[in-house]
Amino acid sequence: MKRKPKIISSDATVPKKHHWAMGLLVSMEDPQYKVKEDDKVTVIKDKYPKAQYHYLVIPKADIPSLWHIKKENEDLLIHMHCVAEDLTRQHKESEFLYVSQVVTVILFYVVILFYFSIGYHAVPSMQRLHLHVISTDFNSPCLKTKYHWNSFTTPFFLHSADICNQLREKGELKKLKSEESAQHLNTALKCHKCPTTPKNMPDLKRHLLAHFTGRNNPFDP
DNA sequence: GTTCTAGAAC
DNA sequence: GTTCTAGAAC
Repeated sequence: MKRKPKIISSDATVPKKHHWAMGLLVSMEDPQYKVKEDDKVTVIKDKYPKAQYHYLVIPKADIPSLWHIKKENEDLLIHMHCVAEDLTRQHKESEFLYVSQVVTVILFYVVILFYFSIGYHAVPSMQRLHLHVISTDFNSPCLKTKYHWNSFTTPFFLHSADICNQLREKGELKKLKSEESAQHLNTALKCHKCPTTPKNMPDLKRHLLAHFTGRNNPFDP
């Protein structure tokens, strides 16, 4: 049987080497963005951080996205989660040196629960699996669109702990329907900390800044 | 993923 | 008139 001729370069579905979707692979090699690495993962700063702290934990293995993850990658996802938790610990532990170890551990989980989100986008734009580690101040000039906001604060954001549990319990990850993901991104704006529903992005950003500047102790909502 | 900008919304 | 959103980008 005769083969169909290969489409060579003009096929837009195959990202070229310097296509924007390949940006993470470039950043992984750039000392300006690289934070740390081990034998399995590289941690970089997000080039356009959507909060005060925004890192990406990226496997060195060529895994295109979360939807290519199989049961045998479970250890990798758990490792990525541990690396992510370590990053959040680094930010706060200096402030906790004065308290006992037990209290430090408790505060660490408070920090993770209230001040950092660790997870994956349901529909990633960039090539190569990447785990977002982002502080929930969302105080950044790069946070501009409703899409940005909803990608971190709706079920479009798949929490790493949930993903790890799902893989352990079911042996596979269930992909969100694309209409469902689109719906989450188009949801009306809502504050992640209180019932406020800002009317537009500038309104949301003013509201977030009020939370951010009014936050004088770690238990203030 | 971002940038740019037309035109909608105010 | 100005602010804001949303769609094209070869």
